[in-house]
Amino acid sequence: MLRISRLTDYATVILGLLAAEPGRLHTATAVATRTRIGAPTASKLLKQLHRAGLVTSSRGLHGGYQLARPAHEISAAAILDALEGPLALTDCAAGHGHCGIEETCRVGRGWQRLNLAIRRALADVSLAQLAGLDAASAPVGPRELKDLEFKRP
Amino acid sequence: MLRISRLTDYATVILGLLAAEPGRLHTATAVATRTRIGAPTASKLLKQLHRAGLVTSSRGLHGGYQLARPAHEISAAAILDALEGPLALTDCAAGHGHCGIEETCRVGRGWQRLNLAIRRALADVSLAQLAGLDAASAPVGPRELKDLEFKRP
DNA sequence: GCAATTAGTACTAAAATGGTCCTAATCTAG
DNA sequence: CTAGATTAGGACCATTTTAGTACTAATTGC
Repeated sequence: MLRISRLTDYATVILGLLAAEPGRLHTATAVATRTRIGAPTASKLLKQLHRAGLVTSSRGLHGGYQLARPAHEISAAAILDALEGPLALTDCAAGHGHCGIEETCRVGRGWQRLNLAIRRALADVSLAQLAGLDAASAPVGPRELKDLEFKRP
Repeated sequence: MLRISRLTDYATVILGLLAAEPGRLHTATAVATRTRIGAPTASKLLKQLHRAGLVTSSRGLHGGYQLARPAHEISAAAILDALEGPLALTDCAAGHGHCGIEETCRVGRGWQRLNLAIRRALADVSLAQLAGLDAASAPVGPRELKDLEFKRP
């Protein structure tokens, strides 16, 4: 149910690495080897993150990438937006509006509320929390963990 | 960002229709014409919903489909699970466990927390609310609506 | 028995995804 | 000022996923 793309996942891994060692420049190849992501792919992702303003870059010899802001000022929503664009849960919510019948749109309204709830959840989590760097992110307790066990059909 | 599949969307439309007229049998073709979904597709979706236990069916002449439970006892999470399976936000969360490096898994933990938050949101919304049939579902206010306007890049 | 209806499965076309490669631009060190 | 390292951008291809269709079997009521 409801997956993010693998590239987005990779991107958070990369950002997590940058967040763990802030203030330093990391070359694309260094990031690739340390994360075990393919070099061209890592490079492509870093470019995308740069275009989205989440990392800054320096070209030339001894160049590299770096977080543009502190890790606790980057939200999961910002990462998702950077990689996958501001797409909505449903086609309908993206604003075309030629659904079939009234029922469709009733449901559409409902999806939009859910969409909003999910957006809030994503906006409330920072990269620092995602990467486990923030002291304020309490470790996940057993109560929560039990819900996380998904069994494949 | 973060889309559900179109078929899942269709399925909610279909369920919304069934929820609007409970206690009656609806044939697959009737559902298809009223929702303007292709007949084979609607039929396929109804079969899936039946297999998942969300609707009951009667075969033969004058047969059809019907909600298995009242609309307020069917959660959005149940619908998602029925159509897309209990897949997680990330591959990593599905339990294979051979991610690249430690950072990966740190991030993985973070995604799982988000996953849980999203699951809660989905479990808290019923089909009745999705379809706008429940009196308890307050209309979406202007404050919330403004966040819903996504512009395409 | 016949007609309407669901059940199951297999197949095909189209689209998104993930990944690679190539070329240009830019910077630093010597 | 030149050479090497490095990012920037875009084109391209292979694979997988998604969506839709078609066909056949099973079931029920009249």
